[in-house]
Amino acid sequence: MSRTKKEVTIYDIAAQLDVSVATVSRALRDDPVVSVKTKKKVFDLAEKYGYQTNQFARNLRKQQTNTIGVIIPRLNSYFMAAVIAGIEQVANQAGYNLIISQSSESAERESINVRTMFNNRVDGLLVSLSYHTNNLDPFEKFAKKNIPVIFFDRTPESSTFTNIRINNVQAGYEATKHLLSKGRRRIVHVTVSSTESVYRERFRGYAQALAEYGVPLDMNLVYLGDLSLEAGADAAKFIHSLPQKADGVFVANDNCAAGCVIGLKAHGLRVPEDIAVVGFNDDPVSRIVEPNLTTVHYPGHEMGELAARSLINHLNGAADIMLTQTILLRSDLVVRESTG
Amino acid sequence: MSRTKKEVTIYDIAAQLDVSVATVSRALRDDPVVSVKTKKKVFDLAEKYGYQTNQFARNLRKQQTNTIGVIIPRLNSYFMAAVIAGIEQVANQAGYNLIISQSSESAERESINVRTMFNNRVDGLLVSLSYHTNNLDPFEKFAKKNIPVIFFDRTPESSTFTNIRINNVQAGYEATKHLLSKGRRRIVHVTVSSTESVYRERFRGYAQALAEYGVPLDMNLVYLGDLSLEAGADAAKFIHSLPQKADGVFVANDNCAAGCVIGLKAHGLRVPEDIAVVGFNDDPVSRIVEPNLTTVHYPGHEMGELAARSLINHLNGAADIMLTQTILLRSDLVVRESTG
DNA sequence: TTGTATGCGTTATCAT
DNA sequence: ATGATAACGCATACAA
Repeated sequence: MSRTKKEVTIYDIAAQLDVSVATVSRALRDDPVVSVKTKKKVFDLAEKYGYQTNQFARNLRKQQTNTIGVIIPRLNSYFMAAVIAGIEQVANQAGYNLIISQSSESAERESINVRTMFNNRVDGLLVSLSYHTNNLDPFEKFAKKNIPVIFFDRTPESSTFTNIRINNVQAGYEATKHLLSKGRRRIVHVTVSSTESVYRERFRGYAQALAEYGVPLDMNLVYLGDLSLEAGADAAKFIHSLPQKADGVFVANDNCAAGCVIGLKAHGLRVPEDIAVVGFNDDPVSRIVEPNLTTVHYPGHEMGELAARSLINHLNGAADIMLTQTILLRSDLVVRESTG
Repeated sequence: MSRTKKEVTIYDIAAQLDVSVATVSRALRDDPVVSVKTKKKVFDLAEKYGYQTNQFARNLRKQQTNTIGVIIPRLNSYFMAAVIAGIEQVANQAGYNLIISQSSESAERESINVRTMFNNRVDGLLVSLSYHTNNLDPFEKFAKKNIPVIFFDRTPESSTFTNIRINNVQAGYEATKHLLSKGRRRIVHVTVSSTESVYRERFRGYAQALAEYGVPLDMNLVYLGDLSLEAGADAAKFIHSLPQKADGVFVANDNCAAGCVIGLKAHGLRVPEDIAVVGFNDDPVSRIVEPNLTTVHYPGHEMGELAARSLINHLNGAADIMLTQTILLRSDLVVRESTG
């Protein structure tokens, strides 16, 4: 339990070398003001002693924590895991630590998490919003103290914070247009009732594509759930019960789309012959469900890397992220069997 | 970029209340030695000022970091995400931070990660080993300094560290026995060539069950891959090419099992009529692939909670985890359509 | 180029 | 029950 063994400090090195701790401190950080000779001596001895800088002393002194806070809705999708992996990679490499917490899609828990992060004095925050976040007040404390906040993927509709995301309107538009191009005209949209912009934008894209093809938007064809596997099954039931048969579905995520495909088949509908299905995310399940899902692919790992890199560059003063309003990543429609 | 606004410290409170910082410090930590009256005054003012203890000063002083290191092979399975979520929940609640890093199934990267954790002076380590870890030397530094290390799920074959896992021999035994009880006799086992014990134990269980039914172990029926979706497809090809038809498969994880089922079907084999399949993990894909997979369920979230809780209790001195060699969690066979 | 001295915010020891 | 003060290890303003 005890952490007794004494650590070696710059004092030890200074004493051994008969120089001041200031010199050692400077040498260790490669301060150009220190002579090459002294630096070498210091480095060598530090190496020999296995010296490690004490981050806490340094943080205390510098008034910053070298820690990045990450708040996500849930760590339960392949996509989110990929994003986190990307963040982790960049942060680790840059010597930053990560505090990760989950809002579980609750605006309230999100708000608590934000406060915790604040109290932990994170240097910056990376956030993907919950379904139900309807105001950004909790983040204002960060803004007031000039602590950078970057939203990724699930970004707010409008704010002064930096966003990293894809063009969800366009992605939704392309997904729907693909169905239309296959001759489908009664297209159901399965999504979530969310205050958060991502799903609203996908819906907008859906509506735009319909409009372009002269298909009137019918809100009776929009099914709201929580986008879970089970919600997909419910959506299938809904579709099956429709008085006028639908011939296409655009589901706002793959998990739910997979549940929907399975449900549709259970109801005796053939995919894609009777009804074509498009998902979103290019989750591995899209290649397991039969038929494989046509879906929108976008780069989770890269998004994570980019978010972390942007934040860290900003913290290092290498770039001012606050000047950047939005970074858009590209997304692609991947066509598979579920749309024939 | 600047973090200018001055934080309120115990000095501010002390000055305002005309008591010493020592008293404030004690009061804030609810030290029984401080009078109730003083305590109340301190609490109230701290509340009013929005005082937050500076963790770095505290860490510096107490020589501990309040940080737990987590090393996992990959954040790419539902199971692992669940474990992490469990760890995060407990750690966050106990005021511990998490540093998470991934070994990507490489013993070398794992070793580097261990060193990084050590240099970051984590208070304790939670580890799930890579496929290829064949010695525990990197962890010896921790042992030497009495920094607790707990292995979970992918635990070492034998060591003095604490392990949290399921009985993989038994789980493998039950999975295989289930196939045998369905009358299957030529049972393929798909697993990974790993130095790490989990998969070897599952194999042992497989062998045990066969022995119990008087079925000779045939190493030609053991297929080695990396347990990915693609490896599942390869395994299916292997099974299809078998001179003597197999009638059962036990795959060491669900992802791979799903790939295998799809591959088998592509080769014209009916599941479960021609060949029954059992997976492992109860991953969501097990309920998406058709037919749904019979699989071994075990509690990832609980495992994460338990690992974190054990570590933190140990750190708090509430329990000495080092006395505990192994904690076994229960696992259950979930029977679904893939075994008829 | 190097050294001196001080502060960062807590906790712990020793007095009172 | 409370106070004074010395660490904890590092970074920096200022001096030399």
